[in-house]
Amino acid sequence: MQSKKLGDNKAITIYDIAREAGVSPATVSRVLTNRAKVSSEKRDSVLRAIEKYNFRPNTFARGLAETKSKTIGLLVADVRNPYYASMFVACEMAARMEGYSVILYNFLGDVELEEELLGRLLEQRVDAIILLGGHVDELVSNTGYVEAVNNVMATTPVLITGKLDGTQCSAVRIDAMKSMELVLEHLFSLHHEKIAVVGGRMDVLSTYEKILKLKQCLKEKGIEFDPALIGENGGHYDFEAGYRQMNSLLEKGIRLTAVIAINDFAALGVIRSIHEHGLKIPDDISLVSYDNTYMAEAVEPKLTSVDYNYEEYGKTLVRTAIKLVEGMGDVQRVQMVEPRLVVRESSAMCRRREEI
Amino acid sequence: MQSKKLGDNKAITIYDIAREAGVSPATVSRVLTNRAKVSSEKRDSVLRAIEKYNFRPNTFARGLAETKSKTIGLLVADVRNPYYASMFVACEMAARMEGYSVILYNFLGDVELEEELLGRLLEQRVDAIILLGGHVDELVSNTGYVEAVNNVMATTPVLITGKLDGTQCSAVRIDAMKSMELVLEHLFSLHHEKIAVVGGRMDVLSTYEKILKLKQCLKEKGIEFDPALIGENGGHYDFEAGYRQMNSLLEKGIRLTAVIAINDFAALGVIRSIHEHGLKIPDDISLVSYDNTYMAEAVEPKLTSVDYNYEEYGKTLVRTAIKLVEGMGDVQRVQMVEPRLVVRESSAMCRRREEI
DNA sequence: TTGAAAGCGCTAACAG
DNA sequence: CTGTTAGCGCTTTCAA
Repeated sequence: MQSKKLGDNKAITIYDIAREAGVSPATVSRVLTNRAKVSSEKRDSVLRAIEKYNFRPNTFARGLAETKSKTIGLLVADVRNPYYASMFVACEMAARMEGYSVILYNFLGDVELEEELLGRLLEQRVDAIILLGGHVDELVSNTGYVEAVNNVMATTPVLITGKLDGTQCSAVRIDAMKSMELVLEHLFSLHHEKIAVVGGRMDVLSTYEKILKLKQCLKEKGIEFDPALIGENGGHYDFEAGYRQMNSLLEKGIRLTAVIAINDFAALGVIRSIHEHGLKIPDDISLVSYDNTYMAEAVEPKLTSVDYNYEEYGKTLVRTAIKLVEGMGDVQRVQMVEPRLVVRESSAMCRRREEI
Repeated sequence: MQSKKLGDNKAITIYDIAREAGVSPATVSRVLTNRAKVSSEKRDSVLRAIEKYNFRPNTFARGLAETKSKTIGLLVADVRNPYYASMFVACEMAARMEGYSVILYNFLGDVELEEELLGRLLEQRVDAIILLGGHVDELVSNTGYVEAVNNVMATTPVLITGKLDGTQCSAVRIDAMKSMELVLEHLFSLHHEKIAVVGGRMDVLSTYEKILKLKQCLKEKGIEFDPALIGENGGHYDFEAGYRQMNSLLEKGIRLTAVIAINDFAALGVIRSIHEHGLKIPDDISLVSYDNTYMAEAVEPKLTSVDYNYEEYGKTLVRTAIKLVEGMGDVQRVQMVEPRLVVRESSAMCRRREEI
C-alpha cells in the first residue's frame, strides 16, 4: 500500500498511474475520458491504480489541453436573495445533468465588481456566461457594460435574463407583462379596482413592463389609472421599500383595496405596514406579490404570489447556454418563461365593493 | 486595430502580447503577476497590448504552472437557506480581500453528492476546503465520510464548522452552548420557566449541545426539566417542523410560556401555529430563535434571534483556511464564534407569573 | 488497441 | 531588468 502521510505533497499524476498500471499515460487518459477503446484488462488495472492512489485528474491540466471547460459562469446580484438562490440551484442541478458545472459570483450591487467578475469568468475560460440581475435588468442599458459584454461575446456566449441593447445576447426571461396580467385577472375577478403597486423602480425593465401592462389592463377595464397608486419615488426591492411606501400610501389616505408588491420581500414590508395601521389582510386590503419564494408560504397571511417555476427556468437557461456553446444553431434570441399565479391567503374578494 | 469578429476563436496568449509589445513572454508574465521589476516603458507597452487585444490570462495555464490556485472550495448543504447564503457571501467577500476566490457547491442533502463534490473540489485543486452543514453537523460522524475527508486531508486542508471525529480537521464553530445560555438568560430575566424547544434533531451536534445546555441551566435554576417540552420526535429545521411541533404542543395542552425555535424557519411555523390557536406573541407566549436571518426583521412580530455575525464568521473561516494553506503554523484546532442575542418584539415579560 | 511525442498557456529558474 | 528554456499534467494526433 501507498503511504498517505499528511504533507506527502507531490501530487499524483497520470504518469504515476500509468507506471503503476503498466500502461502508457495515453491509456490512462483514455480510461479517464472514456473517449476511446481500451482493453478491459488494461482498463481494470488503470482503475485499480487510480483507486489505490486516490488519484484525481488535475482540472487545470485538462482545461489547458481541452478546448472546452464544461463550466458555465453565473453572475448574480446577490444569492442571499432567495430568488437568485433558487435560480442558482436550479441552474446547478440542470448543469450537472448535462455534465457541466457552474461557477457562481455575486457582485452585490457593486457596478465595478460586476464588470470585474465578468472578466474573472473569462479568465476561468467558462464555456458560457449567464447574467442574472444588475445591468441586464435595466431599462436603459449601460453603455460601458454593453461594450464589456460585447468584448466577452467575441469569445464566449452570454445569456441574459433581461435585456442588453446593443449586444447580440440571447435572452431567457420571465414574461413580465403576462405576470402582471395574471395578477390583474385575479384581482379583477375579486372585484378590486383601486390597486396600488409597491416597491420597484421604473428603470428596471421587468418593473417597467409590469406598470405598462397595468396601465393597459386598467384602460381595457375602463378604470382610470391613478399615478398616486404607484410608488414613483425610486422604490427598491426590499422590506424597507414595501414598508415605507405602504406607510406613505396609507398615511396620505389614498383609497385602495389591493396592493401588488414587487416581490415577497416588499410584501413583508407591506404586511407590516398594513397591520400597524390596524387593517387586516385580506379583509381590508388584498395583497399579491412576485417571486413566490419560500417566504410566501411561511408568513401570515400566506402570500398569493407569482411563481416562475425555477426548476424549468434554470433548465431552459442552462440548456440554451449549452446550445450556444455547442453551436447547435437554432437558438431563439428571446425565450419567455411562463409565470403562474399561486393563490393563497393574502387575496380575497373586495369588500369595499358593497359600500360603493 | 485588431479585428474582433465573433467566432474569431484563436485565443490570445501571452505570446501574442509579447510579440505585439516587442518583449519576451516572461516579461508579459512579470507584469501580469507583478512579481518582479519591469521597466516602465516595457510595462506600459505590455499593458497597451493587453488592452488592445482584450487579453485575459488563462487560469488553467496559470493553475498548472503555479502550485497554488488561490481558490477555496465551499461545500454547503443548500444556499437557498439564508444561513448558508449569508455564510457563503461572507466567505466570498473575505476571500476577495485576501486575493482568493471561492467555488461553491451545494449537495442538497444528498449524501452521495456530498462525497462526489468533495472529489470535484479536489480535481479543481482548491487550496483549502470549507465544509458547512451535512456530515460535519452530525453528532456521530459518518465513518465513510471520515475516511473520504482523511484522504482529502492528505493533500488539501479541510476546515469544518462542526466536528468530524477521526479526522484532524480544524474547526471554527458557533458556540452552541453559549448561544443557549444567552437565550436562557434572556428568558429567565423575563421570568419564563416553562420553555419549549421546537425543531431540530438530537443527532445534530449544535442541537444536541443546546439541549444539553438547556438541561444544565434549568438545573442550576432549580427548574425541573420536562421532556415533553422538547420535540423528541425527529424534528427538522423548516417551517413545517416548527408548525407541526408547536401544534402538537398546544393541542396536548402542555403548559409553556416561551418557545425556543431552532432557527428562523421553524420560528415562522411556530408563529403560525400560535396564532392559529388564538394566542398572541409575545403576550401569551414568547418566542426566541436562532440564526437571525433577514426574516427575523421582516416577520410579525419581529423575532428575537441569536446572531452569529456572519461577516466575522466568514472572515475567521477564510483567514484560518488561508493560514492552513500557507502553513502559518499556529492554527487552533477549534475556534469558537461568539453568538449574540438580538432582542426584538417576539419576547417579553412572562405574564403567567402573576397568575402563579 | 496502444504508445510516443507534441502542445495547450503560463510561471520560474537561470543566465546574461 | 530581460530573454531563454524547461516544465506544470493532461489530451490527442500519428504510427505502429
